[in-house]
Amino acid sequence: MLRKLSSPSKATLKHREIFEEIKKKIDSGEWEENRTIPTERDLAEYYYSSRTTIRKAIERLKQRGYLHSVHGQGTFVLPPQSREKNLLHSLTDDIRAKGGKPAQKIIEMGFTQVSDVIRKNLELDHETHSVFFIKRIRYSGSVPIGIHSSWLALDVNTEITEKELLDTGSLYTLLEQKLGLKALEATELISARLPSKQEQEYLALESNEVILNCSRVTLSVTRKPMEYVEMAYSSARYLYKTRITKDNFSV
Amino acid sequence: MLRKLSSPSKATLKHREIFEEIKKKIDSGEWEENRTIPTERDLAEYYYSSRTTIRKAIERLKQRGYLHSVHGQGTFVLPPQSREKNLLHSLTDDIRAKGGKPAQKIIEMGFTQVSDVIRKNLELDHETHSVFFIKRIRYSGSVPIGIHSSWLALDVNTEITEKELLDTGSLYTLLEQKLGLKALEATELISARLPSKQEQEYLALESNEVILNCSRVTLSVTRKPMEYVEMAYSSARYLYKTRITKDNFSV
DNA sequence: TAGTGGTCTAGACCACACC
DNA sequence: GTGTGGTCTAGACCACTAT
Repeated sequence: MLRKLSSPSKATLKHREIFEEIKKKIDSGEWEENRTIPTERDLAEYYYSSRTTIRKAIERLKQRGYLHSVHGQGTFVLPPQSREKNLLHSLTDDIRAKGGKPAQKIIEMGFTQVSDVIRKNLELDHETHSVFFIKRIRYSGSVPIGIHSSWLALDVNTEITEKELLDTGSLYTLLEQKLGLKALEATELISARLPSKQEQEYLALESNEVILNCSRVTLSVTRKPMEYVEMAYSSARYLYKTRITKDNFSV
Repeated sequence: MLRKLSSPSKATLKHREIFEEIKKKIDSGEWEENRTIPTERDLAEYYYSSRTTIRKAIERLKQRGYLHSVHGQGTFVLPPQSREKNLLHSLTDDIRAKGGKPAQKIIEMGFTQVSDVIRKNLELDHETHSVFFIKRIRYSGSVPIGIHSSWLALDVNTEITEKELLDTGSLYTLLEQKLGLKALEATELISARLPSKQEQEYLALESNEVILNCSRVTLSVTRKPMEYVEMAYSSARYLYKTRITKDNFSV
């Protein structure tokens, strides 16, 4: 089952294709954990490509905790618990991964005045006076997990409707599909604090629960801030998990 | 001022050298922000190297928020606030970066019984009954920031002394210098909770402050868990900051 | 000694941006 | 067009791990 070469157009990148195929073999269990995968030279031959391209695909899988190379020995499949993403967190995906059913209730939605905090975080000029605001409660099934307040640097003509958001489920998916806004990177600040009265109510907090607060500025592929979001989570129902890697260079 | 070639021994990797030199030019301001750096082809010629090697160095600097490339235009220097590390957080460095003087007080230190939580996190076998435990309060100047409780998978013969830790300042530096234990990656779980009586005392917490709790399992370069640490921070004096990037592939 | 991953080269062609 | 970064190749040599 040798790979056929795809046309050299932009649609499919070779290292990306190979990345996906290897990932599939690991996810499916065809390549078992703690065992070596074929050598880089063999893979290059198998996929009609060069070692450089194979190495690029493998490099990605290492970053994601799928593989691990030992000089002189080979490249090993890591156990599933290593496979953490430190990509942009999506609560929708998080809840699904834990077997829950993501749901949400929209509390508020529409254009609103720009405050100083928002202007600073979204790097707005002084001509911009309104941003799109969405406040919603996120649930896993019927259990409230957190409150998300998003401010989006949208043009005043481009409205998002409640129906669209509820149908799509994920705000990022909607922004990408409808407006072509793709997230590139984000900076997150995580802190802890006591809940407000409103938060206690919305999240049905027990008396000993506090708020895990995460505020994020998301940059689009053009490196303009596209979103500022404050996420207030119930400390008992949400954990922030992240995987930190030292890359090959800093060793 | 062309670069002389270093010997092809292991001591200096070419792309690493180039990475450092470019980083230096950006840090020093010689290459100004929002302006382009020389083209990859020019850099390759300048450093007597190939484009591939230059690209590897630039890739690293992009991951760290130093540079940003636009297809067809060039590679730009990003403003300093983009330059966040999502490497292993070192509180010593964090405090220094904010102009504080890192200090610490050791509360407890020595070998201790292995509990179930520790056994699980450090993946210890049933023959291992003791681990090295360090509990210390971390300060910026005289202000307490957090309490660190570390459990280290050390051999019973390899003791760490209080003096060594205080002299070195950073536990990671000490582990690397004394025992050759190098950290490769870590998984962190961040949560929020109310403080215990002891924490209130140690951290001199105000009544409205809570605890930002971070627990981390650190893997060494051999991918064995080398450390489990619980970090309890004053919510008013510590923020957890992280930068999340989508790499080129997932766009 | 044979086989592995790690580094590096010199070149090719493509896609994109600016003139 | 010309010049830029993005992808890919085919090969070389090195360093490490087994046997």
